[in-house]
Amino acid sequence: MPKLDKAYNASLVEDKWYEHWIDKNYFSADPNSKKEPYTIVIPPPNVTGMLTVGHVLNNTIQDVLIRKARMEGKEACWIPGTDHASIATESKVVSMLQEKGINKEDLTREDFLKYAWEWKDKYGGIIIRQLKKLGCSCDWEKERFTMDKDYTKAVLTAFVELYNKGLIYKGHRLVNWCPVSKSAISDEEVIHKEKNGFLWHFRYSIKDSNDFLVVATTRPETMLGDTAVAVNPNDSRYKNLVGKKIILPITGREIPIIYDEYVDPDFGSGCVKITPAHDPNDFLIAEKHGLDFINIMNEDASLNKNTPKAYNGLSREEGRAKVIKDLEILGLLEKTENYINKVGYSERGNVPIESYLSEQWFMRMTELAKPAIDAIKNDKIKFHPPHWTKTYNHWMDNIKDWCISRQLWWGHQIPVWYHNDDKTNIHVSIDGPVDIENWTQESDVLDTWASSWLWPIAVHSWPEDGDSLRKFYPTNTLVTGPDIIFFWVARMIMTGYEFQNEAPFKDVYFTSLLRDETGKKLSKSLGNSPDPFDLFEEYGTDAVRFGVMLMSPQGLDVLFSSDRLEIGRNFMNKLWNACRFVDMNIPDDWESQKINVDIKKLDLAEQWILSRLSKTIDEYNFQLDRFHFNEAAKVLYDFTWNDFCDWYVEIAKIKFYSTNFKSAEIARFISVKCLRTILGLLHPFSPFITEELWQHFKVKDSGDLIVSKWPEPELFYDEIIESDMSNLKEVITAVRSIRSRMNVPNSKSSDLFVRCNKNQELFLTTHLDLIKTLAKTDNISMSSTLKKPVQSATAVANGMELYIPLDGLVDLEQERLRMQKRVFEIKKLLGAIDGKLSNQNFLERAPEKVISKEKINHQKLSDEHIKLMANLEILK
RNA sequence: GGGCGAUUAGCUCAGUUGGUUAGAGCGCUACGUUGACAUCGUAGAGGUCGGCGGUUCGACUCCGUCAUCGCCCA
Repeated sequence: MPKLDKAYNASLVEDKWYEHWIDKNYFSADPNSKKEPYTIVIPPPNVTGMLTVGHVLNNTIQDVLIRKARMEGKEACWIPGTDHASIATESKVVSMLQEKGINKEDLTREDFLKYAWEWKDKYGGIIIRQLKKLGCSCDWEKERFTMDKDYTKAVLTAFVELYNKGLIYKGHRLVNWCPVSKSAISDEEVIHKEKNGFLWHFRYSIKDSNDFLVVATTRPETMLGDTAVAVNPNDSRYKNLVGKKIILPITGREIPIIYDEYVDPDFGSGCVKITPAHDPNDFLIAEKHGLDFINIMNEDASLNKNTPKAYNGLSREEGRAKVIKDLEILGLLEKTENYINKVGYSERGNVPIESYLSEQWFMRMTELAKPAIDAIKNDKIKFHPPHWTKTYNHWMDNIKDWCISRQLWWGHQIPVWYHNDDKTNIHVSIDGPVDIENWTQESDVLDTWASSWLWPIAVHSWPEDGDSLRKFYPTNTLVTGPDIIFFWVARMIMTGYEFQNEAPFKDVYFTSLLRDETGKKLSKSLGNSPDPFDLFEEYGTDAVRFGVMLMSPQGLDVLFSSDRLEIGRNFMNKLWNACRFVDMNIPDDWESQKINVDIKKLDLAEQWILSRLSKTIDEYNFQLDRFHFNEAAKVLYDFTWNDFCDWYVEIAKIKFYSTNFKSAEIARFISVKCLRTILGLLHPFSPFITEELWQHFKVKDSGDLIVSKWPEPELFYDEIIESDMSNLKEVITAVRSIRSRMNVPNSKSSDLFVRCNKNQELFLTTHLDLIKTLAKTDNISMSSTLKKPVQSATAVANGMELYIPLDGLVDLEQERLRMQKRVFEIKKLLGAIDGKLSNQNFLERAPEKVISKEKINHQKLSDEHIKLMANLEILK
């Protein structure tokens, strides 16, 4: 094996390994395997989607879980796929056609779908290729699309079953209407935005009277569809209007004045215009009072024939302007106020929605929601972080019927047929009636979420009861954004129980929302999302994966900045070089199995690094098990950099360069052992670089890292070892600190005098070579009666007084100030401990462990205090 | 209007069930290219953990309240 290059070149190795993994079939999951399954279904991105930094986060997390499970010996199954995303895709295809000068209205359904499929074939799957670039170890043979033949069958089966159970019905209702897509949309697809607008006050004349009422509205154009004016029955101003009528201006229609508690007397004038066909609240009032419903709009929200002729065909904006102008001319515009109102926007059309009366298909949700509510209550499904259960419960407890029909073409056409002779005669089935020529199929398609809500079961060709479904359902973990908790997560739980009688997953991990440095959500439309490919190019894919994971805490938003990816890049560089260094010090034919190592006989540094290694594995697993990926990354980063590189590798150098062959062999053995573990643990986060490095360190003729065994802790903690090592480090750091303070150049060594007891002397003597090398000292003298050399700098470390003679270099005044500062600190700390130890309540109630810890600490600090005072005395 | 979350070093953030001399990265200061790494090393400065009150022997951590910011739902 050739030695490692000086710097890691990500672009050279990434594709190589991905192809290798695919060739070896490592990603494919076998439904007939005896291994315990571990399954994830990908949140299927829009078929025409592009990879965003959000996807990088989301899919890296899934890959981490899957790769870890695979290494743990489970049958790891990650099912990928894409979503047809009905309305989102259709609106893209429509604008694409518009650019070509083609109007959707001029096309037949078949022609339009041909364009849509062409478009899907052309742009679809971009994101799939991008996910491969990211390194995702999905089972690509199981890739699904929500409009695949099998998948469609599942969607239609669900519809038919629910219809037959009476859970789906057709109704003439007020729905959220998107005038751009000319389709109904669900409540969840309406985005409420605050807008600066106006509140117009109009005068409505009372019939047979010279009086008028003043109504206030933010939507003047809807007055053309008013069918009443309402006041609060308790409003004394309007007590005498019972039975009176209003002459509605412009239209001249007569409409009643009605009384209803709903009206807020403090809003505006206390009179409210009622437009039942265009406002959900007014709709309810109208039903209650038996008012007329006048629809004044066409499907594109222009004004229709139910408005006066002069208004026909005007857009709602033009209509509004004309109403205001006409009323002003009539002298009926009382005043105009500035007003901030909340306007519902269509998520996809990005224009204000209309409340619009139409015939739609609805799903009754209350029954479906019940088992899904229980699943969360009984911890059958756990949310991470758990606080999302509150949001979930709130929505579920107030769940409303779901409008599932869309007046679109791209999607699953609703499997309902109307008899040509009698429209009320309907047929509901997957394949349609036998005499299909006498029937016409419902033209609406289903809401896209009414297909993706079946994802965990439909990817296995449900309703077929195959091996795949049995082995890989339910899944283990769902990783998704909290923004689709209602759209998708809740509804998948419902279908899981409805069709499989089982929760679709055990854990749901909600990812962080990524924002830019100013706090805006990263999105393509805002143009503030960097292209992940540029990032891969600049930092390396592994570095991006690691960096993004490190900066994303569980349950909080992330202020993303590509600068922060440098941490990842630097870490990869550090790892690479640590490996390179160890590699350089390993002979070509060296094999770790040939070294006999008795762990009990290792020296302090070696036992220490193994102890730290074991602890790291434990802590790392702990953090991953609780889905704290950022902390897991941190644990590994800290061990690798601070323990292994900064200390162990520096110590190993001493051994590599010594003439003691045996000790060099052990150092090689320990270094390789650490590196193998680090590479294994890091592999799920950064698969490419670790696989590349693994080839240099793996046991000869053993397999690839991706399928190697997950590192296990060896229960090798040793408190005494850890504390001894920390004492040794403290001495070394104290000497370094003195040297740095006194500006001793690194190339120059110093002498060291230590006043210490016999045990400490023995301890230091054992580790003399370490201290000499790591602290740059030559002659070390130790004794309990040692006198401080004149012109020397002082430090107290672990009860030992360290002196470094520095002729003419020591600024006595500065040294004194430094020591006094420390004395002051110690006094403060001792004061706090004295306070506790003299508190009877503390002594009685605090656990013994805490008390003894305080006492030991007190002892240590007092000792340091005494020594500092003595040394200060000498300086005087 | 209802709900959820956040507030810790100049910046961006960690901080398991209440007990640490409160941590990291970046930035900053000083020194340093000794053959893994300047995408680096060594040493250092920097915080009364948003305010007030409470529970407790003990609060960054638990409770209440207020303030500011963000999100969701009506």
